Amino acid sequence: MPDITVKLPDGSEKQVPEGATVLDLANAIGPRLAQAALAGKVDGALVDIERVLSDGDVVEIVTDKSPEALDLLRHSSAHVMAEAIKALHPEATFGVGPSIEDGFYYDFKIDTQLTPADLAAIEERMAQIIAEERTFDRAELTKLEAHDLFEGDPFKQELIDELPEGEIISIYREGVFTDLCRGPHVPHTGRIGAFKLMKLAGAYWRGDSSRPMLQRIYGTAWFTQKDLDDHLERIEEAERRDHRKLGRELDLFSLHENAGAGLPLYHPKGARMLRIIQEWLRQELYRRGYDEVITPHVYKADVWKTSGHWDNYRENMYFFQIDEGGGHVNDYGIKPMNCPGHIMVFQNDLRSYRDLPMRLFEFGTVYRHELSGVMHGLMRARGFTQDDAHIFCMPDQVHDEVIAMLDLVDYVNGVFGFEYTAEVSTKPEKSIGSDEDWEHATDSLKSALEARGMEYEINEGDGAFYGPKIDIKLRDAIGRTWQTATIQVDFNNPERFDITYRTAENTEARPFMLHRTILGSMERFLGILIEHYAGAFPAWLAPVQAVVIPIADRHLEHCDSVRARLAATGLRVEVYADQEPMRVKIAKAQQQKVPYMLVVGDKEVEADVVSVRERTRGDIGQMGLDDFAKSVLEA
RNA sequence: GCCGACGUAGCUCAGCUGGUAGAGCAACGCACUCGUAAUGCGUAGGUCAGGGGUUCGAGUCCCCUCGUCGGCUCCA
Repeated sequence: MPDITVKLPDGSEKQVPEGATVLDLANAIGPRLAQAALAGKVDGALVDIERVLSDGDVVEIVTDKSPEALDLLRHSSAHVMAEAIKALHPEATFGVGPSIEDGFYYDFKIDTQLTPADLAAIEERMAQIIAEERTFDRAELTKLEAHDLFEGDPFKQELIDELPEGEIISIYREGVFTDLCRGPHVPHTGRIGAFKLMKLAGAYWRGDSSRPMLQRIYGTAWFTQKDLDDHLERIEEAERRDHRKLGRELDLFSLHENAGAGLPLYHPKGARMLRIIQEWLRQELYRRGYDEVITPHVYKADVWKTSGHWDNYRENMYFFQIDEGGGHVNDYGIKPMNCPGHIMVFQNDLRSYRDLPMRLFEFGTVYRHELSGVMHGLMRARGFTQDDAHIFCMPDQVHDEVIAMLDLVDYVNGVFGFEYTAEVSTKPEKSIGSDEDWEHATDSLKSALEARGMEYEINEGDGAFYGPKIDIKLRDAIGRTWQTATIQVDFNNPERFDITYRTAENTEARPFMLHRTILGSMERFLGILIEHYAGAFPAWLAPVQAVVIPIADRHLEHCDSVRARLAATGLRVEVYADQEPMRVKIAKAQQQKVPYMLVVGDKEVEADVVSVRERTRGDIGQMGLDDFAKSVLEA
C-alpha cells in the first residue's frame, strides 16, 4: 500500500500508509502518545481519532494536555448524560448540549419534571456507560436523511433546517442515543475520568422566552478525580466568599422581604465602605478634570418621553402619578439612568467649543425594575448607585477622552489589584446614527485601546443601538470575571435632546456624548470587593480599621482615650468593652476581619502604648499611638 | 416574567408517614478580671414568610401571594 506524507506541528514529516487514521499516526510516533491521544487536529480543525488522513495534512495529536482537551471531554460527557437520560426516559427529545466553562449541560424535554434526587439515578447510569468504554460512532448523512432520522424531534429538525444546503451532516451514535453533532469526541466514554451533575434548571429553547421551556442539567467533567475535587473546592471557596453571606456576617447590609426584592439596606459599616470608595474616587475625578453634578431622582414623564425611556424602557421603570391640585395629574418617573439630568445641565447654557470637553460626573442612584428572577444580592439589584459620567465633546476629542478613561480604569483596577481585559462592541443590525459616525466612534475606541497598548476582543454587532462601546472585565482573586467599567458612545441622546455647541467657525454642531462608569454600580463593586478580599479588606477600606481590646475592666478608661486619640487622626477605631476574656475579643475581631487589634493591659497603660496584633501576622509588639496611626494611614 | 427548589428563634440548622416546636451560636443576667482565635451557670426568645383551604387536629397536605436560592431571559 502506498504511503502518504503528513506534517507534524514541529514541522517534521511522517510517512504513514494510505488509509491511516489519527490514531495510527499517533501509534507510529509512539505508543505513549497513542495512549494519551484524544483526538486529532487536521489543518487546524478538530477531528476524531478515527479520522482517516490524507496526503499533505498538517496533523496534531490532541491529548489531555491540549487546550481543547477539556472541551472535548465535556462535550462527550454531555452526550453520555444525554444517553443516560434517554435510557431512563425513552420519550426524551433533546435541544443542545454544549461544553461550557468548567463543564457542560444538555437541554431536553421529557414527560416528567425531574427533581434533584433524579440526578443520582442519571449519574449512576452515566457511570455505567463510562465503565463500558463505549465509542462515539460517527456517521455522515445528507440533510434529507438527517430529517428522516430525527423525525418527530422538533428541536433537532429545527437545527437541521438551519444548516446550509448541501452540507454533509454528521451524527454520533452511542448506545441508545444518537445525536446531531459536529464532533469530535474522545475515543471512548472511559476517558471521562471524573464527573458530577451539578444542578437542574429550566431553560428556554434557544434562550427565547416565547419558546418552550426545557429542562437543563448542568454537569462538570474532568480527566482525574483530583481535578474534580479541586474544582469542587474552588466552588466551596467561592461560597465562603459569597458577599451575601459575608455582608451579613460583617454587618454590612441586609435585604428585607418587606422592603421589596433587590432593594438592599446598608448598615453603618457597609455605608461607610461605600462612602470611603466614593470619596476616594471623587477626589481622583476632580484631579482628572471632572465636575460633579447632582440631579433629581425623579422627573416628569416628559423628560422620559424625550429621552425615549417612556417608549422603550418603560417596563423597567418606576412610574407614579401625583395630583398637583386644580385637576392636574402628572406622571413622574424615577430615574433608571442619569443621562437626561446631565444633558439638561449641558443644555442650561449656550455651549461653545471652548467649553468642550465637558466632563460631568455624579454618584447617581438609579432604580430599575429588573425581572423578579434575576436579583442577586448587591450584584443585581433594583436600586443602585452608578459612578456615572457623561463627556460632551467634539468628534476629534473622543480618542483622547477614551484614552483618559482607560487610564482611569487602569488606575482604579490597579488599586485593588484587579487584572482586566477589554471588549469592543460594534454596530448592531438595528441602530441609529450615520455610518460615518459609527466608523469614527468605533475607530476612536479601538485606537484608544491600541494607544494604551491594550489587547481587546471584538464583539461584532453587540453594541447598543445608539453607539459602540468598550466593556472592561476584571478578574478577581479567585479568577472569576466581572464586567464593571463601560465606555459607551451615544448618538441617540444628543439627537433627542437636540443639544448643540458653537464651533470656532460660529456654526452650530452636535457634540458627541460619551457615557462611562468605572466601577459600574458602587454597590455591586462593593460586592465584588467583598468576594475579592473574602471580607478581609485592606486597612484603607476596612470599615473598622482597629479595635482596642482591654485586658481587664481597669484598662477601659485608657482604651477610650486611645480610641479618641486615634479617631482624631482620622482612624476608624472601636473599643471592645464587653466583659469577656481578651482571647474571646481577639477571636471576635479576627472573625470580623479587623486589620489591627490593639491590646491594652497594665504594661500598655503604664507606657501609654498599645500592643499591636495584625490580622494576618499576629502580635507585632508594642507601638506608640502616633507611630501606629502613621503606619496605618501610610499603608 | 418563565422553570425548579426552598422559607422553623438574630444566625446555622433539627423536627419520621399530620397529634400542638428543639439544639448550638448570638442576646440578656450573674459569677470570673483574664496577655493574643471563643469561661461557667442561668434567663428570655418563634402567629413555623403571609393569606386561604382540607382535617377532630397542619410546621408537616393543597392553593394563592411575598421573598430567597439555582438557571433561563432581559439589560435603553
